[in-house]
Amino acid sequence: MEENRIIRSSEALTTFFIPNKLVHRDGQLKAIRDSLNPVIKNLQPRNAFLYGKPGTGKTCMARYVLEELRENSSAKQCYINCWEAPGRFKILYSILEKMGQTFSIHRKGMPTDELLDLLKRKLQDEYFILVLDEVDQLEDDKVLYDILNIPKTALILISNDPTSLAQLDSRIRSRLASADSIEFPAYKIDEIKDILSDRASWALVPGTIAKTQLERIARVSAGDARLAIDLLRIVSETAENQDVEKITDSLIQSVLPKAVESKKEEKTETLNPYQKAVLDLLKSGKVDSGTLYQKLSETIRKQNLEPIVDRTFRKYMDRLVQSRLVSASGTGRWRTYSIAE
DNA sequence: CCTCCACCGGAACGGAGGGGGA
DNA sequence: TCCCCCTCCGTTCCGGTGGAGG
Repeated sequence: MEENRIIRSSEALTTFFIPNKLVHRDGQLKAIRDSLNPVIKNLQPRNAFLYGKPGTGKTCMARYVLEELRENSSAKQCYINCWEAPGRFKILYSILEKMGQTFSIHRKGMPTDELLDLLKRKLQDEYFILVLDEVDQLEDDKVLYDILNIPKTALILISNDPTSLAQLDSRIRSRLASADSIEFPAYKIDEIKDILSDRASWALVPGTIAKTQLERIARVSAGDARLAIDLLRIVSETAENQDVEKITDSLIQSVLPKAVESKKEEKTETLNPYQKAVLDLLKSGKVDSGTLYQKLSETIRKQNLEPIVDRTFRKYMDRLVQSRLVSASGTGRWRTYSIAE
């Protein structure tokens, strides 16, 4: 078994890695601590809403504070990603599962309300911090109401969309009106560079990557720290596989554009042919819904695809917007679509 | 003010596919 | 293995909406 020459610890190049210090997020860190730290003194913690573009440290920061709290208080805590568990049943089920509840859910189909009772009983009278990540992907917001009604509980809601709270049911919105809103602006290139150099110091053998090379990666990441770290991972792994002693400029030169491209493709490869055709059609600029459907029908004929009805087209568009590949402007019938960003 | 038109989106349905239990 | 149930998906149906044009 040969020793790695570039990568010392690959774990530090993943999104699961929680660094033991967070770079350029002091304000946000203090704000989240202020919301939650009352539990240390056995006081009610406040709800918080973290919003900002992808890769701005929302998730990382929430997990960091949870970790910190685990050491300083006995409060129970749980992290759920709503994209993985979008419904009421699934969320409650995941919470129980992550808190160590073992039960056979399939037996006679357990009603959702029973899950809620189970959770209340499990929490007893203890404080509970629940992080709901990607809360804009939530399908049924009633579950928020359920959880807000559990005493001694605080929610940390995370979203890319600053208006997520405003879209909730009015009863839930009023309960969350007092939540602390914490904005996560995109990182500047220098800040990304600092984050990368911190990660590199954990993950890479010292001296294998130069400051100017980190800066180069930072520049193409457009303020998205997750993308930047991912690019650093791809570059490092390539260097490792090529069995070189250090990362060279020419390696970066050849790998970086391909890596950025493959990251973009990753997002679109789960799409069906119709949605890919829609993305293609939107490349020439924004189009209103009606003409887009007509153009798509034409493409379908040319490519000998099975025709789809207009309702199906609208469902496909919903999903494209939901996954943020396409942005929609205008409401109802006067909506136009364009490529996101 | 009324009707038409084009599009919106919820509800329900049926077929396909997956997973667990007998 | 078969069977049942659940979930997912595209489709059908249809009431709603608001500008255009009489």
